[in-house]
Amino acid sequence: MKKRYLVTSALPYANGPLHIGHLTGAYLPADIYVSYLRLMGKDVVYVCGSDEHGAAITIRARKEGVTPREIVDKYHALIRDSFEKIGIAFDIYHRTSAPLHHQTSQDFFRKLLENGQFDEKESEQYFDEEAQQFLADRYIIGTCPVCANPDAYGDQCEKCGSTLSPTQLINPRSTLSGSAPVLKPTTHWYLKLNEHENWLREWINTGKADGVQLHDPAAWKNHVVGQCNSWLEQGLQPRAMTRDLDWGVDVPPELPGAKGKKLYVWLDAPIGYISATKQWALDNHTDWEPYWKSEDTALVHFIGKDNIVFHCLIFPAILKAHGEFVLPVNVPANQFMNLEGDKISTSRNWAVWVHEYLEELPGREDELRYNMIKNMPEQRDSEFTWKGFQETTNTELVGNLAGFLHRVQVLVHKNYTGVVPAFDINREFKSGWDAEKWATFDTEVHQVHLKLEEMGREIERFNFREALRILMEISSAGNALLQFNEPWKLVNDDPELVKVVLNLGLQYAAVLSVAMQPFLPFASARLRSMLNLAPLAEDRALLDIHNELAEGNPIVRPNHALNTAEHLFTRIPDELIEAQIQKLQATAAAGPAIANAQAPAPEKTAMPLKEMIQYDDFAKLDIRTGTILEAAKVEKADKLLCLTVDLGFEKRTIVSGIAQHFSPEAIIGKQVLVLANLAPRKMRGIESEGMILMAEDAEGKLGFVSPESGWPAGSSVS
RNA sequence: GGCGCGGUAGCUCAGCUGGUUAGAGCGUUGGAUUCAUAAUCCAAAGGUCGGGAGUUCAAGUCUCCCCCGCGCUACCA
Repeated sequence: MKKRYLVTSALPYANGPLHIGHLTGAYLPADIYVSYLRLMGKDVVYVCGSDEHGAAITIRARKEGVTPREIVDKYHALIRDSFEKIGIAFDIYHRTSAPLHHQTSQDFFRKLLENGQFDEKESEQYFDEEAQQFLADRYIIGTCPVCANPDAYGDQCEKCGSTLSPTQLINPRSTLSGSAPVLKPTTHWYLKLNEHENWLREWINTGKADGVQLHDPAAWKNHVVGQCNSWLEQGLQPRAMTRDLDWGVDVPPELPGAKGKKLYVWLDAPIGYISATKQWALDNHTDWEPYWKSEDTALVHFIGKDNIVFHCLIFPAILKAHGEFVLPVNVPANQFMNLEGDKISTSRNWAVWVHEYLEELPGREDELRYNMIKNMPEQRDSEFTWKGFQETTNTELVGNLAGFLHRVQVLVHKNYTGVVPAFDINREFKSGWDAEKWATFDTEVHQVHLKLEEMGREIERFNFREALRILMEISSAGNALLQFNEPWKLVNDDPELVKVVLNLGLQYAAVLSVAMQPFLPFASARLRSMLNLAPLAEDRALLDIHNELAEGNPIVRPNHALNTAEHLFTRIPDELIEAQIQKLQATAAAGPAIANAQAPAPEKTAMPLKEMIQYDDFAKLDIRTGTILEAAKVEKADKLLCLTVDLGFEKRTIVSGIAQHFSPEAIIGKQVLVLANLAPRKMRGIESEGMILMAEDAEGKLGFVSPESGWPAGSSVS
């Protein structure tokens, strides 16, 4: 057992609101884990903050005609507010635009440089000559080579999700000026990731680094280890840690060539965990360093699966390269949550936004949390449906949990004027855990204790769904206890039985008020108040209960007076659910403009005209008519067809990236236009001797450009 | 195309290093009960564990092939 814990949740990117996928992926599991540790009296710090740098934010700012600062301020506030209202209890929610973070990141960068971790390398990057600046990947838009979406970004196509590099884009254009960018050399600092490959491989697979056992690899999730190994297999490459950008953390200015360069967001974001911890320590007049640099600290990163490689390979490499920092003991990445059968998508506005949920279903924070936990994508992608949300809320939270708590309190109010009854410790009654068995107060308390321990073990293993299920077993046992012993029938005939049963029922309620806190913090507080118990202090409450239960002691003492009982949860009516489903369908149909009401509708982007050329430029092209004689799929390539084209005077082999648009059989005999004097180029081992000219529509569909049918092959085109 | 992770009851998911009649919650059906918000409790039905072959005394659990989903990655002149 480690002495202290530092827990992080992925920094949300401050250019949009939070949705349920974020919540269930990286924030709820961490929040449960942390709450539990606090209740067990552990030394734990839970940090997070907004990730406020990077090109996507500056682009958004340009689009909306505001400054990047205004964008991040807006979303930082919105996100922080959503977290707070849904009960995610960070020790600090920081932001990467804070001066402390800039300074921390720069110091980190200097240290890496000092340790010889960087290579300076020159590369060709797109440069906008009108705007006189290098273009970040995100600043370049072009046609996606995968799905032909005409508005793919230089790093990613949002339509098909492919990861791209700017040079892969067809017809790249700058979002700054609309002009076609040119390649120009620029210098960047590259982290020598390749030199870290070997120890990372050992560390991931055995948990050992430098011969020291740091964690148990069997405790890591399959998909996490699997994806890391998938990367390690392919070999790690040096990775640029700086960018030509104007919004971010400056490369330490004393370095030659630092001008105009910023740290790569993916470098500065995880360092945000460190600066957040520093700020927390300042605020609390304590030392941050033990939480990052001491062997007996357990560092745990909660993230979504899209972040695995960064948190399991690149950031650990950075931490180790620095030399003073601990490595994470686990990175319990979750998979993705789907919504009503489809992927959650910001651009298609297929999402449930947390801030909207909070407004539209006020007071139902825990209902959402419960469903998010119950359907948490721990081992595979999972599914959220509004119908399922309603069903589990009404049956499990309202029926089972709130039902039990209410009936036990009502019975105590009715029979003992709301005062916890004293009872005979030796009195036997029917066990709520097994209808066949007789029990005493002690044996039943022991059962609950076992359940609590079981629940804790599951939380420590990041099995939050299972932990939640065990929590609910306590409630079910409470219901069964009442059911089997029927106190409402026996108040007069067997008052001693009723006393012990209702007392025990109240003990269950008290235990639940603590044990449910990590999952259902709002309901926990409401229940504590109904039971007239003090609000839960920061720490130890669960540990104390463990100790009491281990001794067979009651949690609430006889003669303790309860407050008024109310329903802990209320049913969700059909109308509410139907309204949400309709809203989802409607906004999705309306497109992204609604989710971001302030954002202007995206202007229709006609492909901007390229730079003016002279006739001579055109005359260089030798375009001929041709006929496709043969066509076949290229082995081991999804998008390539290998064509034999008859140009009349000769036959050419041409490789063309149209396999996803046309089947080989369908295009044999097709008349086409061929760029015949293009320098040959090898693709997938086949020499391509020309290029087929294709037309492309707004949707990215491709079509052949053909002469009139029957036109002789080899004719020139001008 | 390569790599990784998944494919288990109507639905959502557990099943660790192979070992008795494959589990849970919800849903369904039948019964009990009425203190409790159309609540609760009990019971039952329901699965050839994606398909096929193999290893083994024994496979959901190991090996190989194939199919499907998700993710990463290559090919795009």
